[in-house]
Order: sequence, then structure tokens, then C-alpha cells
Amino acid sequence: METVAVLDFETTGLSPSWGDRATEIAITLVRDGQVIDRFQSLMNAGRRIPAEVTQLTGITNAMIAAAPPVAKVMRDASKFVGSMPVVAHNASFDKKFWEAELAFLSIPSLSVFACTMLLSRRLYPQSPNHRLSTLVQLLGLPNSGRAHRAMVDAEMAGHLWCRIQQDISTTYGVQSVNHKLLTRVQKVPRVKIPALFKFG
DNA sequence: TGCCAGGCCCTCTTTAGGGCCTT
Repeated sequence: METVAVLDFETTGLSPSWGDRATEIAITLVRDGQVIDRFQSLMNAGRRIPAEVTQLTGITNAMIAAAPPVAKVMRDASKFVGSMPVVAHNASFDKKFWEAELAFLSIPSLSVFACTMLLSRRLYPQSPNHRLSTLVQLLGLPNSGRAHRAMVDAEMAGHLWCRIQQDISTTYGVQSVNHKLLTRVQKVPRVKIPALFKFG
């Protein structure tokens, strides 16, 4: 069974192209439905956090001022992830910050990202929306702690990832639902998913 | 200080527009 790295960033805003930077990162390594290791750190990238973002995340400028420098945290995070496949909720968001922060350090990112939001839109169309917290509640997944902190969100995304694997396996009778397969599932229209399993 | 993205997906679509989702 493969190990995946479930990643979540808290940031100063929505886009590195506006100058936004990461403020916190959490990574869980998930294997066989279990968390086997964790990495979490606040980080100081020298960018002020807007008040509305602090209201959302609870991460303050004082917390960031006391945090280790972004370069050290991201180097450690990059080593922690290594060449493992990565999972995130709305992965396009975390992927662009992952790549932007590593680019500051001249570290190339070769990580392949799977997205629990794209998968959930296909698997759980009955959900009123596809926010991480809504899906966790809808599916009765474990939920401990305050949403919009990196480790809580990474753990919720990890539970969702495992549930998606289970549901695909049960629905389509597939033994090994791995990261590579799910990156294919997330790209095809919902109605074409059965054909993907029927014809490989 | 406040401003700002972008890919996906649906539909009253495809020569487009707008909501969702992430902080």
C-alpha cells in the first residue's frame, strides 16, 4: 500500500501572485487509512497577515513573528514529503503555494497533487457544497479541533482521502485505489467514471 | 490600507458568464 502526503497551507491570502505567503503548513503521511507521521509548523515569511485572515485562521502577526523562518520550514517540509504523491483539498491552491515557496529556495517541485475537492464533486454530488468541513460532516468523518488551522484541515483531508478510496473500491470493485488512479478519476466527467474502471 | 487569482464546472453554453473553493 502506498503512502501519500496530505498537505494543507494557511497563508496571508489567496495567491502568491499578489505577494501572499505561507504562514503555516501541516503534512500528514497516510498509509492504509492510518496517519503514520506528521509535520507541522508556523513560519515567518515577513508578510503581514490581514485582519480578516487572522479572524478566519486565528493565526496572528505576533505568532508569525515568533515562528521559525520560512526557508527553514519549507526546506524541512520538502525533505519530509520527498518524492511522495501529495493530496490536498482544492489542491490547485496548495500546489501553487508549495511551488511558489520552494521556488524562493530554488528547490524544484516534482510533486504530483491529487485533489479531494475534484474527487468529491464527482463522488458526492448530493453534498450541498464541497467545502472540506461540509464533506467531513456529511460523511461522518472524524473532526477534532478548529477548522482553518493547517493540521486540523490536513487531518480532515486525510480522512476524506481514505473515505474516497473506500467508496471507489466498494462501488467499482477495485482492489488497489491508488493516487495515480485517483488523479485520473478527478479529471474525467462524473458520467465517464464507470467507463474508466470498466476499460481501465 | 485596500486592491488583487485561477482552475473547475454548470448552464439560460461553446464567439460566455458566473458560482465554487482555497486564505
